[in-house]
Amino acid sequence: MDRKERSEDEIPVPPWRRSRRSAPPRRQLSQDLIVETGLRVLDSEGFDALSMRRVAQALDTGPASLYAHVAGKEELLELIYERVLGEIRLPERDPARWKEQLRGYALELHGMFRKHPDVARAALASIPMGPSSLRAAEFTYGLLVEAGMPPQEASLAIDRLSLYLVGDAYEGALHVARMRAAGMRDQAEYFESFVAQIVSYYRSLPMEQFPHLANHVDDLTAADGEDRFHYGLALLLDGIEARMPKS
Amino acid sequence: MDRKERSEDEIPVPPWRRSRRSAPPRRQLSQDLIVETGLRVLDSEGFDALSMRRVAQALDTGPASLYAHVAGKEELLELIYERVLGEIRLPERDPARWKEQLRGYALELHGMFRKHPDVARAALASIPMGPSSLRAAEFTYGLLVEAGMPPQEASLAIDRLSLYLVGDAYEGALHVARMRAAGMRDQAEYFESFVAQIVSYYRSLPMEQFPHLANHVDDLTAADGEDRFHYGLALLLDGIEARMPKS
DNA sequence: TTTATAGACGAACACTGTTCGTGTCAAGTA
DNA sequence: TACTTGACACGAACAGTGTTCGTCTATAAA
Repeated sequence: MDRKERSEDEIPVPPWRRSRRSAPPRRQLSQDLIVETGLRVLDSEGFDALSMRRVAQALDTGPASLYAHVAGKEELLELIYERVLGEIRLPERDPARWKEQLRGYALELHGMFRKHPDVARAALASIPMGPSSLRAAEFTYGLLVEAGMPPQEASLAIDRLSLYLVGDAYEGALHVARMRAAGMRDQAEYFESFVAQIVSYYRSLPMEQFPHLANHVDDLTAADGEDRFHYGLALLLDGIEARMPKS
Repeated sequence: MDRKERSEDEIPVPPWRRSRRSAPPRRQLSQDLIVETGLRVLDSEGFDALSMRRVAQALDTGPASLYAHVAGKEELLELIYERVLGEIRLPERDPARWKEQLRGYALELHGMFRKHPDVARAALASIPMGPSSLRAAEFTYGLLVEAGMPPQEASLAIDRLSLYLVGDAYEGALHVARMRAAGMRDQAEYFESFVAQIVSYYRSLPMEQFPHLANHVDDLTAADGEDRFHYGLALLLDGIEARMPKS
């Protein structure tokens, strides 16, 4: 079951033994291997390219083989999300610095989504409750409760913050997908052409019908995704702070 | 290429002309009809059931026939979103009451998403820029600008609010989809069973590892989707208000 | 050595979005 | 009235999808 892959210092099997005939007698699949492969496909080819067949192909087998280790595509996506969620680092909880730590958590998650953009599409398509999700929930929720926020309100606040983080990442992933579909490789190049497109479109709008949009085209396209993310994050954190008792 | 759509003041064909006899000598497809049918399918059978074939079937034709009026599925989804966005009512702008009016807009959109839950999945899957989207953007953006917010910041605020509204609706739509997949019809019944599932799971968690989650199970599941929506909305609006100059 | 079983896998099913080529009808022109 | 033209409905097909079934085999247990 847990036969190791051939490590480099192992003596290779002589090619004349069991060569030709039954070359790969049995592949050894595992859930971890499948999840890892799925994540690799997701990162390199995007969400739309992630299919059971594609994963199986990368493992040099057929799609049916995966179903012994994974219930289906939905579970695979959840497992991939759990997998990357496990990567994020959480500090020791310090309720006195709840705002700073909550922002730190948000930035950590945001950074993860920048490394694995299409995971956001997997994340929003499911309701994950694996160990990594629980770990994150315990951290964030506990932070607010220990800082003195009423438990019910802390639940609401964390729920909203989580929705924002995933939602923002999802939006980013959509742009990555569009970039990929347009055959571009460089993110900056894509962003530039996208903005240019919007600018020219907004400029062509009838001034009397859309005065504000037409007049402030440059203001509307000034901020990039990162700016937008930080603004929304600050909005939420400040709102939470304003509701924190006896701050 | 730039054939105009039928304007409303055009005289309709009298119903007694070409009546009875050759009832459908030729199916009378049109983009509007396709979009309307797509919306009906979306509402009655859900996002996952919406396929070009399904829409074509509802129109008693084959899938290929749709492509003369619609570029593809993606465009169809955008058109459906635009269609329902056109339904929402916007009041006369009154910058002095910007917060109230912005909340009103949010509630209007929220109500629309409750009527057409799966449209949220179509909305988040695209970057809509049709006339209805522009109308909404002009209203909300103009509201903040006229209320005195710097244009660039108003752009950020509206962008974040929009993301929140669609994101929340998307989450709701996922639950509707799960309900449908479970064969349930009643939303309350589904919500109840879903909460019960979470509660029993959280109760089974190791207390020493997840003390907060395990201890506050009831607090975590107290609020329903509507509560959560309003809390997040208040969070954002308050945050925006705090940034409004000389408020 | 025999048996039992976990799991790899080929083939197939019922779908999907989309394209091509054909056919046919309605309007415009001579 | 006869002819041309062009829009468009549509059958068939292609390449892909997630998933299931049944078989077959290689390893572990007896």
